[in-house]
Amino acid sequence: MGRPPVPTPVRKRANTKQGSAPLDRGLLPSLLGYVLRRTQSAVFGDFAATFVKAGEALTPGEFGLLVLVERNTGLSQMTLARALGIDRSTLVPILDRLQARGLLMRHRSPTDGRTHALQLTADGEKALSRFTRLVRSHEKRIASGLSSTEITVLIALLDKVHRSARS
Amino acid sequence: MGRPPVPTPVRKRANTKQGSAPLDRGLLPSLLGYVLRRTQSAVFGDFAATFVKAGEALTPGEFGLLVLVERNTGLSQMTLARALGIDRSTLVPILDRLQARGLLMRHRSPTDGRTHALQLTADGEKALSRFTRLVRSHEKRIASGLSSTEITVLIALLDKVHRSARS
DNA sequence: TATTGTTATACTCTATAACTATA
DNA sequence: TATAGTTATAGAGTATAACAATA
Repeated sequence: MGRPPVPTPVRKRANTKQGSAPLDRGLLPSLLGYVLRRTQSAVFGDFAATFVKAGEALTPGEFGLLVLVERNTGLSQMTLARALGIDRSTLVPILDRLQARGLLMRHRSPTDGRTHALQLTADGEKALSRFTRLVRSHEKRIASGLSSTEITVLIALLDKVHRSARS
Repeated sequence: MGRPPVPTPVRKRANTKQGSAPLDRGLLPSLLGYVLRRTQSAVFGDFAATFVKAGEALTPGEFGLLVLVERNTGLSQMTLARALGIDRSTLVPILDRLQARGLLMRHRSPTDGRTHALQLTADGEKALSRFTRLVRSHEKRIASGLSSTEITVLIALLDKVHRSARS
């Protein structure tokens, strides 16, 4: 039920020998897409580590979903799937898991029998404020090398890229 | 063999009705991690669309792998896995697929019987130059809203975040 | 003993297609 | 007919554990 199923244990395989010089990455480090992907991956790792260290289990995607449900109580699964940019069938097992953890509920809409109105449970609300505190400390760490101006610039530039992508 | 198995057909489900106002995303748009993830996702979509439109099939990860093999001919699977930041067991089916497409080869190292020396085939080399042209046009599009100075700044800021992540 | 590659297995994310209930 | 949610299914990415070959 409300038992955190640890998304990725972050345990390591016995440390291998390794060493040697770093590989030649060619043009990769000059490609925006590559740098973006690599950074995203490191940030994901930091997010996971932050939650594991706090004894919580949550992915960035789950956090975003919970925020969306909290801020738009009663929304339908289709609406949520569209907002997340995923197929409605993809959303089903994700909601199943969150519901099994007691964080959110589905209940029939009285106005449209086809839809499920989604909302956080009381436990879900409480959990989300704990999660939000953890996300803030995670954010602080990943942005620790940047001034507040740089953070603003970075977010603005990323948004421009976001809008240009998808020809 | 050398037949591109289209990674994600990018076909769409019959357009649903939708409409309505955009959802409230709360604090999400001010979180670097969220903006990063959303941008990464859009860039991934643009990459996929670029390749599908050209009748090619490749993911950003596969492109990075091929570049690494080309620039470091003869490297072992362990070395490659480390460079990609994935487990050696994860790499096996990825190489199987690329090998089945005739893009790369594994052959026994004469100096260490445990390792496989990796290298691109002649077809792999040719394919990689086609892929590189496509990647450049994709890069041009996603960065089309940015000046060259902004691109440089963006990459530098992302690298700073990359280094700060993983507490 | 340690390392490399492989296999078996398991989870999650992602999708399409088809089904049911509702509109 | 069209839409919402679910289920069945499939493929890719990720991992751990255990095994065989080699060092």
